[in-house]
Amino acid sequence: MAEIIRSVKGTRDFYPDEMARRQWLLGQIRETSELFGYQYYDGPCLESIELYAAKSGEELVKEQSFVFPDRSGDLIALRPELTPTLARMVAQKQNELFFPQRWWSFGPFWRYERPQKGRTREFFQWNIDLIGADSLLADAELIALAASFLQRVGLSPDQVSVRVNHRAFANSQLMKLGLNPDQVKEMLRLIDRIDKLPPEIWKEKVLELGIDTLCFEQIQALLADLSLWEESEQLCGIFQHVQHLGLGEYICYDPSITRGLDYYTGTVFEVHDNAGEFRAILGGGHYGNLVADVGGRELAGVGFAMGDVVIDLVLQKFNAYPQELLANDGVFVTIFDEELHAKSELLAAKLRGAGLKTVLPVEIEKLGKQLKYADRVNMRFVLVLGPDEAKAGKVMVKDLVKRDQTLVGEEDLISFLKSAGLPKA
RNA sequence: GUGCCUGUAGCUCAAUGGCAGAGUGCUUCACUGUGGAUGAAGAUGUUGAGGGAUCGAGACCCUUCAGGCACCCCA
Repeated sequence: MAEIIRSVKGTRDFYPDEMARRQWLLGQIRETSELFGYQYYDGPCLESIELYAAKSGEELVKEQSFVFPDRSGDLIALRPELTPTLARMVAQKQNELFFPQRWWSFGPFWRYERPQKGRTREFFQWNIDLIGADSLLADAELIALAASFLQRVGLSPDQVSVRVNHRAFANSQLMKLGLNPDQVKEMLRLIDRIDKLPPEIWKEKVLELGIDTLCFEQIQALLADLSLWEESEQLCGIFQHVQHLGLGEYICYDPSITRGLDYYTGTVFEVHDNAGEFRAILGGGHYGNLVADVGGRELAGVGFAMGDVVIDLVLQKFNAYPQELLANDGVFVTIFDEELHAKSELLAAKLRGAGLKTVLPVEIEKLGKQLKYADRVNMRFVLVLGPDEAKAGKVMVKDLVKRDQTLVGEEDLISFLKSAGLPKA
């Protein structure tokens, strides 16, 4: 046998089981987004490299994007993120759009990275943005929306939380300690990495910025002070609004959240599992100027992105996927023999006509085998139409879940099946 | 891109440098009008791939591919 050609590194195959989970997740995302009045949109998967050169510029495009020349030689990138596309789409229609706009999207993205747990080269991402709003209420809405999603999929505040910080607030705290703007910027990046580096190494890197020991200790004190947020008018406001929206249990202040992306200027937040087992589930924040880099006028907004990979791991870990994903909701019409074959086909057609999920064998096998197959493909009912039933004008309806069977008259069959809850919504 | 760990049946894993195995799953039968259970029988491998040292390699060495973990970066 020839060797099976391997799939591309970092990509995933979605067999029916995985596809069912993906579809369920998309459903939760759609329902959450629409519940808050957000509209579905999408951009192209292919973008000119210049779109990213303007903004993301850094490592994301240079090192981590799939880039290739098209037949005319132009450099094309498989989109590594959606924000630049969003910025372009908004800038193109800036004069005709009214604000704020509430938009959400779900689609594939590609990053040329080393695959590991929670990270693949091809992944799906939920993007959601409130564009053209520059208020605490906007920030609070997105945080509440994230929390609402967590609640909807059945993740509790004990398991996951939205960790919130504020860039400008963190900046001002560091400025107060006498750091210059360059040091502040570098310091925020280091704070972001504090959990990943051993304490000695981390201290070493801080001191390399030209920060003295006294100042280092003051920074440590800031990071240890979990009620520091009370000094921030913005954070106080956001926490209060999210509280009013009924989702306060999910949020907390976390001074180590700073976000790597430069365009965040205000509130920043990430969702993590509380045990710290997985990487960030979702991340986002407030940006002061979305569209300037692609040629538009200044426009603020707030948004976040969630990849499908980590949330899938978390949902599996906490058994949050519903059992009904593998629900038994179909009808299997057995074929007794050649003679009764046509009768079974007529019955199947009738059931399909009534909107019931109906499977008919494509080979006539022993009844035991047909039953076993019906069981394995998660059918709910098996219909047996043998000589006895045919003579009596009835059908034997076998319930694979309840493990019993009932003789039902042909004319009552559809109402019988529907009263048992078929078809599923 | 950097460092470390791991690749044996579809899956989970055994096997002092000396005949490649178990569990599970799969197929068939016991069961010629009834699924999961039980019992019996059966099939399945270039030990990820390529090279090397050795009388002899699944094991040791080199290369490569894939996966995992940490860094980098980020969803």
